[in-house]
Amino acid sequence: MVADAHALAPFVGKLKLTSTISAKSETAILALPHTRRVVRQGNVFIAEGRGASTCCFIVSGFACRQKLLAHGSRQILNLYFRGDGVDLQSALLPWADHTVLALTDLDAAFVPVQAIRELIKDHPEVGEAMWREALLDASIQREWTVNVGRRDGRARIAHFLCELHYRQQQVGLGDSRTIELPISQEQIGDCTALTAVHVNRMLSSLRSDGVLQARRGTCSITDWDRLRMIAGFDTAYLYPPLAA
Amino acid sequence: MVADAHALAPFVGKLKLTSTISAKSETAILALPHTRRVVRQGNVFIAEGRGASTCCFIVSGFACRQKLLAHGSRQILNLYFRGDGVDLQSALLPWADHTVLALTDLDAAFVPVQAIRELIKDHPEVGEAMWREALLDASIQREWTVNVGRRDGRARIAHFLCELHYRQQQVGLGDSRTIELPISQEQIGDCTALTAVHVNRMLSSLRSDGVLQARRGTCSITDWDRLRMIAGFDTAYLYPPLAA
DNA sequence: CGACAACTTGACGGGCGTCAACCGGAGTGG
DNA sequence: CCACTCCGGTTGACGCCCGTCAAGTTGTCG
Repeated sequence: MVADAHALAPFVGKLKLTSTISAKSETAILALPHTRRVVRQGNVFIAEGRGASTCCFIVSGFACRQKLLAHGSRQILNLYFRGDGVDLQSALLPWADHTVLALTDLDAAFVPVQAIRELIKDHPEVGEAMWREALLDASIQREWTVNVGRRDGRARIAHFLCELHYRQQQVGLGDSRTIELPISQEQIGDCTALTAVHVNRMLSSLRSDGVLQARRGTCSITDWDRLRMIAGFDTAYLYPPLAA
Repeated sequence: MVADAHALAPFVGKLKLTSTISAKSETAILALPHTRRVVRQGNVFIAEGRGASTCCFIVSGFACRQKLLAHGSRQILNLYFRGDGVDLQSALLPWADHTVLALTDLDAAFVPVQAIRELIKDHPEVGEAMWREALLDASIQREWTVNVGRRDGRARIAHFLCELHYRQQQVGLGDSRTIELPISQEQIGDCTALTAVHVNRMLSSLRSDGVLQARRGTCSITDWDRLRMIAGFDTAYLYPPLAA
């Protein structure tokens, strides 16, 4: 993994995908006070029901939002990686409705909420970009609702992989036919509301159809058109930059 | 239905539930240029893939966001009613990732996107309140993902009803034991990712357990504690006002 | 009173969950 | 270098929740 010169640079890069960021705004973001540290795999760094005094910006590694139910089952709500600002919402809401935890070791920058609020106040352009980012996050959440609600197991996993590939391409992870997937089949199941066993069956099915190959930590797509068709994948909800 | 003196008053009321709105800001919101009109049941007023030049604020009636899949099935993503500002996101995103349609006849105010953008610019406090509103919407979306992903049919419908009741209470719809539910069982199914037949069975089950009664257009809850327990309902994700 | 939509109920089947056994690679300790 | 352990992946058997199909009932509106 490349050691980034600046821990907030990937985040700025992400914002620029959907918003215009002036040089002045960029400087202001990079000037945010922050501490950069490693979060160990399995660590919860935002806990459901509690407020947060810092926001987190991921440089490398994987994190997820999740909710646990009384019965013991869990639903993963989204995955986050390089460039993602996790829980900017902490700046505006009094507590978190969900948990955020590290799925792998994480290299991340933590910024005090107060500094974010001041940044937004002094640079409305940045506030708008962050707001837009939150709307994109919500759009992804809607698609996940559709995914678990209305697609069968096979299509569900295919769609999950398509989205992941697209989002990783945007921030320079994986390559044109590879997805970084450093999570277990059980965790894929918690993303797609399936059991680990059924995830395994569906992955086998996709594999034997020659659509993909899965190794530890990565997934190679061998037939993109097929996968997209199985998934019914359309990038519109990810708001691809018009000037691409 | 009460004829509101001002079409945007319910929206201001909704904002005040989670944000502090100064008298000056309130005046500015109410001064927004708008046209008030009735949208007929079944009308699509925001179409997937297209941009919108106006935002919609509901005074009375029910609307929903939805997505259609290639196979023909649909997922309803959220319901909207009195006080809800539908698709403020149109002000920040170039197109809609979903469709919004009227489930009943709607009394609503339409405000030009441009006017919203100017309002936000001149009154950052309002921008923040709207941003917070968007975050709350996203929180609800997460819970819907959990609902269709991890609860069985009975709990799913129970949770759907609990949320609806809570949100309606907040804006003065229904009463302490009544939910306004002017939608068909098929539409409830599209909200909960079930078929109309199964919705019917689960409602029957809840009815025969003495938890609720359902009539055309309304639903009476006869045993709230029971329903909440079946649903595993916790209001935290709806961010109840602290000063209640 | 006829038409139509929505609700209701029953029979049947399939997708996915559950349980359980086995395999395979990575790390650990002797 | 080889046992041992452990976690995750793999595969099969079986069962249930919910989808599907179909028929019948109710309610509303003309």
